[in-house]
Amino acid sequence: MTKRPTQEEVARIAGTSTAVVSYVLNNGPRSVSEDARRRVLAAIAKTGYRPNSAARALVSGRSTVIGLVVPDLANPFLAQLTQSLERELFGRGYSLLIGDSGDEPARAATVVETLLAQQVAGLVWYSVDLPPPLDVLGGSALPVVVVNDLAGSGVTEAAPAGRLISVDAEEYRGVRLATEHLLAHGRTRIAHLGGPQGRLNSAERSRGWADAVSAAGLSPTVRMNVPFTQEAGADAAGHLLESGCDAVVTANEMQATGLLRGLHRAGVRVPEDLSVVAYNGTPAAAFAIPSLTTVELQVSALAREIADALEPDSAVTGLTAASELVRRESCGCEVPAAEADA
Amino acid sequence: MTKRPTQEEVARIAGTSTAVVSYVLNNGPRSVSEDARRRVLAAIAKTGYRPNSAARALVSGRSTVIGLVVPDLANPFLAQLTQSLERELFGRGYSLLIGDSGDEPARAATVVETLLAQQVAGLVWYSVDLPPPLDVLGGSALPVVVVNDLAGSGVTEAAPAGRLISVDAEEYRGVRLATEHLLAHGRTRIAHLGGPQGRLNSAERSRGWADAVSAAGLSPTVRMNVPFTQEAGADAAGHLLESGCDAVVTANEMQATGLLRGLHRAGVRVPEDLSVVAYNGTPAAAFAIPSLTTVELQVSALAREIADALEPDSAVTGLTAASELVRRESCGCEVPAAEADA
DNA sequence: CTGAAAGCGCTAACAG
DNA sequence: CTGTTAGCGCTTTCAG
Repeated sequence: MTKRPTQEEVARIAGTSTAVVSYVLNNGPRSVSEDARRRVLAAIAKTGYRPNSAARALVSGRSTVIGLVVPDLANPFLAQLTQSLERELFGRGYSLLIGDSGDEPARAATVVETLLAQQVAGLVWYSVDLPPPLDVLGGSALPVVVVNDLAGSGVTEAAPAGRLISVDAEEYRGVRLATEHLLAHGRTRIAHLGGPQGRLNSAERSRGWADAVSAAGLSPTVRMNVPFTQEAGADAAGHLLESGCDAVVTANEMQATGLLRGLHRAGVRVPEDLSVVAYNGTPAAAFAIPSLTTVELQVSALAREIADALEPDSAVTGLTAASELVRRESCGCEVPAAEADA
Repeated sequence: MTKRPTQEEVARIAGTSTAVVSYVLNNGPRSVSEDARRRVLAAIAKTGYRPNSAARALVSGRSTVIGLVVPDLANPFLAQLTQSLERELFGRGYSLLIGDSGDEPARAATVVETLLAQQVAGLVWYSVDLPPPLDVLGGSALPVVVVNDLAGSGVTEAAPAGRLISVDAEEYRGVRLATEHLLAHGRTRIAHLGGPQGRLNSAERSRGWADAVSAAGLSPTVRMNVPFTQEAGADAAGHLLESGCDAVVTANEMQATGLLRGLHRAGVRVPEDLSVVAYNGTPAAAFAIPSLTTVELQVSALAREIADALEPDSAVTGLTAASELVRRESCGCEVPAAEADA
């Protein structure tokens, strides 16, 4: 039941004042003699002292905690993003507080409020439809990263108190890329399994599909709007097949793996009878049956850039997240056996 | 750039003292007249006041943040657990700080230290091999939930300063259950795809398999120890097939879906030629091809119990997490088409 | 280069 | 029932 050592104890042992301990700890704002620094460090080691971040946050008004709000932590893509961010942030001395908005505006607002009450030093908001509740952010001048900032969301124009970093995930481009790949495979009746109706998120992705199809001189085939779940993907198989399409671009990986399952049950061969490409793939796509061709976001790189942008001295206001097409079996690409599971 | 309102402002507007505001906020420890309470509440609403949790944590020595340490956030099972815990905790006014130990002791220690520095009110530790670094916990008298406490880990006996809540996930029983189900299907050469060698985690699961096989009067077939990844599962297919087994019990779902992929490539039919059951399944198992029979932990219930146990006034010291066998296609159970994707 | 001291916003005695 | 007040541990002026 020993109390944790405080700065004062460290100072006493080091034969100095708490101010000096603080200077050593933070490398400033004043400089410290080599001798004093050594004594302080020794005292810290001896006592096992660790700064109390609550006290630090209170006095400085800034914590070392970053808040992350995602719509669904169980979604592998978002779990991966969360993991990458956690890794990156921990390496820089920050911790990650997570909030699952459940894709509901009301809950999202509560979550943001809760995170703000924790004095987070920054916020990462994965946007599905709504911009982050900037009103809740009030005057807090903290950096907010809006991943997947949506055209027309008006976020960028909102001119909030804090620094706003907009991450363009190029969803339009990503889905378009996927669609064009199917076109390159000679598919002409490309359907689209899109996300929930009315979501800017979904709309953006769907637009990529529609434009690619039009640009190829084809007329859009069927388009469905369903939740971002495996179940919805599986259920969509029937309708998609009736439409007579020869390929499907899905708005996320969960829909695609669900669809693969639905097609399998219907006895449809992929990619022979129908080819499939998913947007926002994860490494798990390599293990789908057949392995799933996806457009994959470069998550680690993005996490690093986000962490950079969150640093207090950063002046970054915008980022573009790179995606790339990962060719596997479901689109019809021949995949050498050796690379199939890579 | 407006500063956030403080308790003092609220008190001023309500025409009372900060103490009364505090009493209203915390429902105690003193009672407040109905009239004063109303005025305080009005002032809070008017100013949009939110308590500063850093200050609260500092003075009370207790925050409303719970720390969670898992070995791999990208693992769907753990992502699901994280999500459930987040949901449960948020509903009670707590936030969740996550730490990904990457299954490395060194990193785990750092993560725990970081979380403790944040003055977490409790810790949830998902144990793979090592017990949580109790030494790091020092004298902090905070509740620590060890999910999947491992027999012989010595955690329970460590008598730490805080309250220790041991969650028995019954891994032995779960894997045994899975194995017995395969036995019930008439399989006699049941192999085991286990987790990394030397992990208590893996050992416990493997023991369940070995005992079930022995109890049936059969001699254990092959057993492999590989990482908890899809890739490892896929790579194991060849060796498993050579062993001539007619069924496989895997130690987690990722290994199983990887294995399914490997078997598919090898042209092996599941469950006809080989049946498969996985431990620690998630809802995603329903969408594997074939759908995967698993032993599934009742995550939501567990999350609720963990949250209960974490409450400061709880006296719980142990929990048992219930698992159940979820029959799907991969084991050989006939699954009515209508329920196949349920 | 260093020490003393003033708070950060809040809780919880302690007096009324 | 309510106001006053003493810190919680730390950062950072402001004097030395």
